[in-house]
Amino acid sequence: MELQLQIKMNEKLFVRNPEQTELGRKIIQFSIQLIQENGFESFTFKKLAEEIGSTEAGIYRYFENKHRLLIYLTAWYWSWLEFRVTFHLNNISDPNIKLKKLIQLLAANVVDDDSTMYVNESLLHQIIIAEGSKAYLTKHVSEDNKDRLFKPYKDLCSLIAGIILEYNSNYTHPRSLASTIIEMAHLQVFFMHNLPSLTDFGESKNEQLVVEYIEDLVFCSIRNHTSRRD
Amino acid sequence: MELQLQIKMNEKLFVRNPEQTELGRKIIQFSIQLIQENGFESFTFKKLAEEIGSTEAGIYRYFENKHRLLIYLTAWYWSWLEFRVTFHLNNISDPNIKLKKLIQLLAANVVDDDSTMYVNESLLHQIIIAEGSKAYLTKHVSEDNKDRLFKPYKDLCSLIAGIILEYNSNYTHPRSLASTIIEMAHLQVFFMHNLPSLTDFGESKNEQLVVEYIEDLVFCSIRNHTSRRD
DNA sequence: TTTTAAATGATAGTATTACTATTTCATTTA
DNA sequence: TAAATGAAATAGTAATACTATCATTTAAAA
Repeated sequence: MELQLQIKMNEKLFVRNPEQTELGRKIIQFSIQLIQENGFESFTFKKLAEEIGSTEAGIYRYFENKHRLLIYLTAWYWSWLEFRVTFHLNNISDPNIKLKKLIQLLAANVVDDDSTMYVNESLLHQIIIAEGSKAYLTKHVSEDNKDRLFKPYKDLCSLIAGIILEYNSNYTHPRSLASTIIEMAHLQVFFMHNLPSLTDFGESKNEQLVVEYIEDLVFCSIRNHTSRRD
Repeated sequence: MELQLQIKMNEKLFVRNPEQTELGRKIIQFSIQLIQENGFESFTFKKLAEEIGSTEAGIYRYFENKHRLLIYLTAWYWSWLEFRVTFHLNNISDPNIKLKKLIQLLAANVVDDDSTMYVNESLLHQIIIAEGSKAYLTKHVSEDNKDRLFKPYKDLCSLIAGIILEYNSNYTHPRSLASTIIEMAHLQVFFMHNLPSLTDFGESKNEQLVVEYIEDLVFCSIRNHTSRRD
């Protein structure tokens, strides 16, 4: 059985839907490659066009600018991850196991899963770690948010918050804890590789240690939690 | 008594020390204002020069490029914050109180403290929240790190990690928890104001709720912690 | 099969950004 | 008073971030 995963993307994320044409798919494929290799700052539509064998103007027919393309990629990633999480958590009732699987899915390295041929999920995961927060750290977050560009991120966050409440319905900050889990799963991996003294994982470069740290943080917090204030 | 706080900055952060000349201090003062107002992306040396009444080339004599200026500002902020933390925690022995004061200093709004006339600490704090992570989220983190540009951040992290161990010497991830506290103190505030559904603080826009969340997270975690794994 | 529309490619052009080189002017020091 | 040093202005260049036009290819509809 070979299934093709199609993620329905918000229309406002693009000028023309890149999934529907050969050039569009190439834009996604090669932008992931280029951003991962050289970073978002040095990434330009000119370089991308050269890589693809198209023109700058050609790329602009699909995306308003490179920042919109980054938002598209992050939105795609969060949608894909939510699907993955839902899939892996299917039929599991124990919220304890759910949360552990979830943290694993967030912090562990991603293997390109061939569910889409033009998206390399492993590279995309690395982009999210290093560039993901630049999607919302702008002066126009609020407008972008009104256009629902961050909906996939918020949906994933809600999903996680729900599981936290399943585990302990008295927990007072399910959504903040959910966004903390997501962000820390990425940031601690980034720190481990690039600014290791900000972590306790030294030079081990082992994502599994990040998983353990976050599990520890999360479970200590929600296990011992009652609604009282101390 | 009127004291002038002078922070000794790493020489590699600048081309010429901005603290020592009138133009240099204006660069710091007005870059903080401009970045806070319009965001780091739209900030250029040209605009800054116009604001100051100098020229683009004049700014380049102080800073290699705008990213270096951002690193300078963040380094200054972390140094200032470490001083502030050390000052406020002086003579307190109870690590419980220390941690609470610390979280308060990190997440609560900053009031411009007039310790330096050309740095508006309140605006700078807002810059750190929205732009701070862009200082290290680059392809050249590792080289910048070798030049010790992030030392002030790492020093603050160490300081916090030390207090965590004072509280509970069995805690296994003091440094990761320290960087988590720092980052979340900022990110949850950013989310609260711009993507509120990622938090539990809704439209309250009250930094004190972020303080409570982080306190809760931290103390639950280090209070109940023994070195065993579950 | 023809018609028509959509998508692409090629070319050119503009405004802004990021940065450099050169010269001028002022100040210090010998 | 001359030489050396440093600050600032001027004038550039190369790259970036776009936009516009038009010819051509490709795909869908009649």
